[in-house]
Amino acid sequence: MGRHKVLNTPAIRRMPTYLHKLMEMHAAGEEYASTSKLAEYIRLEPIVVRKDFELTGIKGFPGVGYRTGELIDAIRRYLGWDTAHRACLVGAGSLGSALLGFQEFAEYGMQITDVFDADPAKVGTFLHGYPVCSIDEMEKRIQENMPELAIICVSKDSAQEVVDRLIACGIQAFWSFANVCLQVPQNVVVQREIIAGGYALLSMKRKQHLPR
Amino acid sequence: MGRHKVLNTPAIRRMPTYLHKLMEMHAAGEEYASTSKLAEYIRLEPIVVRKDFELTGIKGFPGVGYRTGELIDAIRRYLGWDTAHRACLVGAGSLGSALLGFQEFAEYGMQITDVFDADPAKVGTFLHGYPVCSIDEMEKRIQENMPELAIICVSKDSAQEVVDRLIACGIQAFWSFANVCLQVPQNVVVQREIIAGGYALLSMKRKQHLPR
DNA sequence: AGAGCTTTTTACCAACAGGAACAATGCATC
DNA sequence: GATGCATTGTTCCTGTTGGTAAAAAGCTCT
Repeated sequence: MGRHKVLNTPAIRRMPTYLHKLMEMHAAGEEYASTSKLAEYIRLEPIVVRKDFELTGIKGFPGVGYRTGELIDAIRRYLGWDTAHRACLVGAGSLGSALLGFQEFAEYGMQITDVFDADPAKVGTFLHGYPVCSIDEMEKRIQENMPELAIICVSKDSAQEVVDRLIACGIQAFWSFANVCLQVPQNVVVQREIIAGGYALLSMKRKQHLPR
Repeated sequence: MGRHKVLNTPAIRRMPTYLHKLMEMHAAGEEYASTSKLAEYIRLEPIVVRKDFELTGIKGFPGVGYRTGELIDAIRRYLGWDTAHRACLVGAGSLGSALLGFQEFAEYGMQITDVFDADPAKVGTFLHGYPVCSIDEMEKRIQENMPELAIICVSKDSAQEVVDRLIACGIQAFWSFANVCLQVPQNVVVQREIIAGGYALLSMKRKQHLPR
């Protein structure tokens, strides 16, 4: 894998799903959650869910399940989502707009400090309540607000340049939706989302399971 | 895993990345591609890339690499992207708009037949050239155009209902961006995208690699 | 109180993905 | 033509992940 290998990657990817469902259950007043029920909902083996929960260090109650509230806290702590993280978003296109519209991010402890775009027509407008700033002010505003990470929603052609500028500002973590592999120094962490990857999987699922 | 287990999942997820880069190289006139160069760009081990390519059944040339054109065809064939696939998209919000804007999908053999939305204000407008239809016409238009799959970009609250209706129309494959686990019968394939999963991974990468 | 059911816990196992080592191949250069 | 370099192909190994089985724990209902 890349330079930043992470253990239990599949489990970590599943965590937000657990978290979301658990928060729904918690809000509905359900005090306990069992891995069997959760597994049935998410459609995987109960043991997998149990092992995932074990990673967070929480203990369950045999015959009953896990305390919903405690479990939520444990997952959040495990992911580091129990403290707020400041992020800026670059590229106020439809994808950027979609991300800003996710209410879940607030639940996950993410706090948007700035939204930047290069298009003068967009600068000054608001997106889901966030003011869009010119990318020319990027360096200045980042020094003021000091976000810990940047969400990259610009086109693949400008992504590398934008990232270089952000690295120069001291940003060391990137969540990129651009269709390029960003070249960054050792100390910088990148998570690249490959939208088409999911479609590739769907195509293969269809190929393997429909014609039987 | 779910009911539709697929072998070589990680490799399949990487395929679109190879494909995209290779098409760039091909367009630039590069006739051969070596796994070492590709691996360096994508930042993984060359052997992984070679093994991935092996899955597609292609043969390379020692000392030179793989023929770019052949490799592109092989990957496309492997994913089933060498033939066109019709898809409809439900939910013309910012996320739906972002997806419709991906030119890559055309490259990947996806062809959008219809775009549906429940909001009367959106019906009749155009999104990246696609006319937005009322969700009331969904059943009728799907019977006419017979898409093979549906892309779900509606809110998590209406996703299940929309999917139920689509299944009744005969759709057997879903690519869902809604934050719920869809409950579907055995013969229906679902690929669920979990946006927050990537952020969870980024959080853990930061946790593990920054404070060393 | 006791039987039965559900669930966690623990230990163990199987399968897969990632990676190392080495042989084989073919181009380029001298 | 021979040597060196870059790359693929092959074999084997290791660590991770997913999954099984059995034991322990606790609730519920009779």
